[in-house]
Amino acid sequence: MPVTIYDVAKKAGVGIGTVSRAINNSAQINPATKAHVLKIIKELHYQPHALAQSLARKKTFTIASVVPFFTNYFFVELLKSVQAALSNNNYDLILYSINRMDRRDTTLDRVLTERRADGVLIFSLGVSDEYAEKFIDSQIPVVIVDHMHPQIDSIVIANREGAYLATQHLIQVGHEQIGMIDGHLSSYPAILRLEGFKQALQENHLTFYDQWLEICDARVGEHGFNEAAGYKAMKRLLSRNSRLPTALFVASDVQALGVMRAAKEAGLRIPDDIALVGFDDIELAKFVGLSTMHQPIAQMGQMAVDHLLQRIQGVHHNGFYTELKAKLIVRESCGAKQAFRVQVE
Amino acid sequence: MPVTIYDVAKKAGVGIGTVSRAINNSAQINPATKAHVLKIIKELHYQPHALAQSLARKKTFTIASVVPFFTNYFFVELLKSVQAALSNNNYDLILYSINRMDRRDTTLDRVLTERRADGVLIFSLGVSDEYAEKFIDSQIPVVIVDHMHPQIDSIVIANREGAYLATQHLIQVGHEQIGMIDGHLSSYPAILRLEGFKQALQENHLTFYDQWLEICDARVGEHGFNEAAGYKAMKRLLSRNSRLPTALFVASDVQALGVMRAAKEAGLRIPDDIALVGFDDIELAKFVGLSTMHQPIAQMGQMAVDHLLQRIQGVHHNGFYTELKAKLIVRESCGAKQAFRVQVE
DNA sequence: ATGAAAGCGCTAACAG
DNA sequence: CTGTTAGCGCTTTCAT
Repeated sequence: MPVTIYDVAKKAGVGIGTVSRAINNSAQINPATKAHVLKIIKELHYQPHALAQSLARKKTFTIASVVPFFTNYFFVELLKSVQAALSNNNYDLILYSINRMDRRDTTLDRVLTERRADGVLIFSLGVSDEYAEKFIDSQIPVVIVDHMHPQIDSIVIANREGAYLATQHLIQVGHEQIGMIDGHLSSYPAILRLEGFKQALQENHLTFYDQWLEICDARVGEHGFNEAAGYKAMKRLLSRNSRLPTALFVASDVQALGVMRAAKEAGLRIPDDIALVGFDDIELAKFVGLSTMHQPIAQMGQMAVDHLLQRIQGVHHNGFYTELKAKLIVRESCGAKQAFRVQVE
Repeated sequence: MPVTIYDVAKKAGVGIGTVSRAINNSAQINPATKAHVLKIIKELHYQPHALAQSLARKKTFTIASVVPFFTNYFFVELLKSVQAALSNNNYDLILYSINRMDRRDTTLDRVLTERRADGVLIFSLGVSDEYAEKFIDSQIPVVIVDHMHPQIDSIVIANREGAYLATQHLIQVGHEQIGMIDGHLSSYPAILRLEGFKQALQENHLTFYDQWLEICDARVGEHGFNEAAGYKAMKRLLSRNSRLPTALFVASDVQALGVMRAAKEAGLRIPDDIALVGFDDIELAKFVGLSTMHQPIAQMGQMAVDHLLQRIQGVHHNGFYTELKAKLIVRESCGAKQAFRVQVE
């Protein structure tokens, strides 16, 4: 039987209110009695019961996060920064992971309904208008990360711009025949990255060839953002084109890894036969010399938490929507160094 | 103001007890009234308050997990399987991530004390006797994963045996001069893998050369299990040896990636100049053709959850300790195929 | 089968 | 400043 506030009160010879005041360093307590109570607390190894506190305070000091799968580098890094930021503010993190997309609504309902948390972080998940409504009704602060909804505070990477920049770089380096490997278009970033890609081509008066665009198969919940999908997509690209592009913008680094594997198998050299730019800047991008768009993931997590905590404290920016810029990292796979060398000579 | 059980009771014209019985499909309720109450519940969009339920039931349907960092592939995969298993059993997961090792005890105390959870999963963390004691006293079921304590139920990978097998393979393939790159010895698996390595050498009457053992620097909380540490360790190995080993057992795949990068920079070819076997079988091991020890991570997560849930239900195996076997996956980096080819010819 | 009442452990308003 | 009391929202006897 764990020790309760009553045990402490009795042993300290005070009322439970006083004990409560001692714990919550209330100003309304005599320093002497407070010290005494605290001493008894130590002796008894008393620890407040978080759930009881939450119930009485109507405040849980817990944030719920809804994450699809989270096997992926991006989520992990994000979760890590979120966890760090939360823990700095003495908030706990409860994880609702969505393994099957058909359970998404069930999970959202649960989050909405259980009221275990003071706020909700939704990662990379599209929220239907119906659920946006529900969240707004419920009054519980929500921020969506890596996706957006007009009615809900959202933080995203500037995907369109990032893709534009990546493609732009390929063009600057001298490429004119550029293809793209994208994630499945059920993914919001995949859509935007394709848009950015097309925009860059267009602005440079290059034509977009449909047969040079490969969309990865969407395995459950992952939108094709994995190595195997990239590999398969590249295989397809190779088999259905007699004339290949000289460069490829790949929507994510893990996919780019798959693309590299397929290219290698086909005897294609990177960047000589085919140049590559990825997106994400995972740790291994450096390892394989992959040029890519670096995303400020940690900053995104930190910002999401900051903003959510603000909202919980009642600060309400209307229609909060932030885009974080991705930054080009030039390594070997885009052939840039080679190209620059030519310029210099 | 959210709707409570009282609102439902009033509107349904019953007592709150009956409503409660309806929700918890108690047998002690007339099917007709139950149906009626359920209908009202639908109408009112009533949802039970999880915290209040937990407080009254003295049961939270939540598991606390204590994870160091979790940036690493191993944890992510593990957490994923844990999350899946938990969610199948309608348990929630609350995450206590340890970013700074000096906060470890604080975190454990919090877990112990807040009583938010019915059980605790501790990952890859050594538990001091003091805390083992505390956990046992607290009566709260705990299982340690990827580490062990004699007093606490533990599930680990058979690290010593895995390392032994990996080294054994290198030997079978013809290597006699074998070195090792290990994680920092503050890590339990790092210690065991070194032991297994030494044992294999010894049983084959090969000598262990101290200058061919590199221990990675332990950056905070990671025990050197990352790409950069592997890279640096390999650099050191190369710089301080004039005569190199012909093969290396590397304690983890991510480190092996770093080793490969350093080897490549030094103009060493794998496996021709130096053969490699890793440990973990991360997704990228396949990509780079790294031979490695595959760990049944998902199975480990599932088993941890199963066991913890059993304990929560009161089943108590005394001194539960399980080792899951790692399995050798032969790819290119160990030079095995080549060696086999030679044998065949 | 069902309503009333007594907690679960704590906070906060209310008197003093 | 401090003790008492009334909730927080629900489960669970205990009568009926």
